[in-house]
Amino acid sequence: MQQFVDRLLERSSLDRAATDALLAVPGRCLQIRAHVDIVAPGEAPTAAFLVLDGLVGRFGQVVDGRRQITGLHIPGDMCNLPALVVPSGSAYQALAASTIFRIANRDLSVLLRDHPLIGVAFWRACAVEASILAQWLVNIGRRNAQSRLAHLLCEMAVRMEEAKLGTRGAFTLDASQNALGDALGLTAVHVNRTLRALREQGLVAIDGRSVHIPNWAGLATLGEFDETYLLPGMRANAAIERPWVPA
Amino acid sequence: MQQFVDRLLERSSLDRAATDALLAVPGRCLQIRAHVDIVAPGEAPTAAFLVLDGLVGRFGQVVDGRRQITGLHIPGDMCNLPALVVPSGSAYQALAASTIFRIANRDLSVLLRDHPLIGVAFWRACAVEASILAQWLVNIGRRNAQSRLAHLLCEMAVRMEEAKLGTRGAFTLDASQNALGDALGLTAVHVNRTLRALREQGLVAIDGRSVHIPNWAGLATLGEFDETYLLPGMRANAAIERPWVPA
DNA sequence: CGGGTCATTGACGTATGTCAAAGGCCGTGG
DNA sequence: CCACGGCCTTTGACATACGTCAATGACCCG
Repeated sequence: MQQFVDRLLERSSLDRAATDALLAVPGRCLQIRAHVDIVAPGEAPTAAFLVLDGLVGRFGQVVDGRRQITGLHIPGDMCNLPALVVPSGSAYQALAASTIFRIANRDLSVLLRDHPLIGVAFWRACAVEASILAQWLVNIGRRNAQSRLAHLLCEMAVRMEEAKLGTRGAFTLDASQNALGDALGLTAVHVNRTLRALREQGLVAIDGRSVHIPNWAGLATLGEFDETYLLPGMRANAAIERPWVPA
Repeated sequence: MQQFVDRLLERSSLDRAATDALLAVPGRCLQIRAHVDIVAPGEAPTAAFLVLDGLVGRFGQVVDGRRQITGLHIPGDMCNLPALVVPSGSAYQALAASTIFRIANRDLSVLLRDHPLIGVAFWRACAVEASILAQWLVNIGRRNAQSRLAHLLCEMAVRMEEAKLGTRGAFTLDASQNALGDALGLTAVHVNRTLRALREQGLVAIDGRSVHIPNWAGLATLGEFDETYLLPGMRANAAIERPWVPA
């Protein structure tokens, strides 16, 4: 839980009571194998969950069974937060063997009632998620396969780095090529070919699940990647940009 | 302003003081012509704005100048709300001649400070927007042109109906085929061909800017449209689903 | 040992993009 | 008031990025 709270504190100010309450929130640890749904499509959401280890994807599906991944969550990310304010939810699946910490919505609700600052922090977390979603939309809607892949790799690189799970030059991404295709609106075989093309240009080297980016500038240029939307190191800018904080 | 408050009340409970404060919030009316940016790409957001008339699009762009529309806002929609909690914002453009009511972020902030219920209502509005975004992502990522168009038309139909600006069988959508292409990740000419195909199947009839849907069931089936994600008539379900409300 | 997921590669098909041209409509300026 | 230019729609011929189908081998977990 500490990891998640630290992440929250990067972007929002919380008083001591709020962080203590968060750290003490009740919940259960669960081990989930790859490919099993954590929240099934259409299921009414009753809990949020924190990713402790592994990789989980938020997804939607179309009638013929194909899936579109609409979000990738790495350790330290809280999933299903929007379900606190909206009755309909998303489906989630573990893309690799993962362990999660499940927190019932009603337990989170009492936190929100007692600590208004937590509400703002959660709202902000949802806004960042939406910002990522919008980027994915322009990525899928308007870029070709190479740029799409490059953009996604850049995004995951800076998110992993910010989560202190690696550096942008070397990190591990626990997703199969099939999963990457589902995230990019591509086929697994086309992901494979595209990956090869990137490798042949010396932009990325993938060995198993570990990603190396020897030429960050090249990859970022190809993917037209501008990390601003991820709000990196927002705390540092706090004196300049002053988002709303309740009195 | 009344229209927006009514919309908010559909989904959230606000006390009398909060609605009065919202109705009295200061702002300026602006007339915007088609194709002019309301918020330019990269511009730091300093205000939210309510659409009073017309149609405005949220968008991102890629280097070669092509655009991807990431949100369509009809009269009664409040734009740029996430910018209240997050420093980076989106770009917005009027897709048709529009009139908007611009509200400075700092004026909105004092509302949030004085009325916690408004914060929850805004958070919820952002969550619905994100939910739409996720749907668009699966739409663009995994469906062909006909299904995409059908889905978008269905979505706008129920949103227009809910805003009391028409019925799902007949409403007016002030977007050019070019704009539709930008929203769907398609070319204007392919939108044209796809529209013709839908017309020949008797699913839609578009005359100028007015859309008729003679076969709703057929169009919804083709677009695999399930309106749950738009939270229609959520107030009616309030007794069953109980999203969080501060004490 | 055996079934499943995963990566890789080839041949081939197709949905969608690109380029080009024409006409209608509308706002704008002369 | 008229003429001009620009935006919008429509259509055709052609190009291509990506999907589909298929087969192989490696690896892992049970």
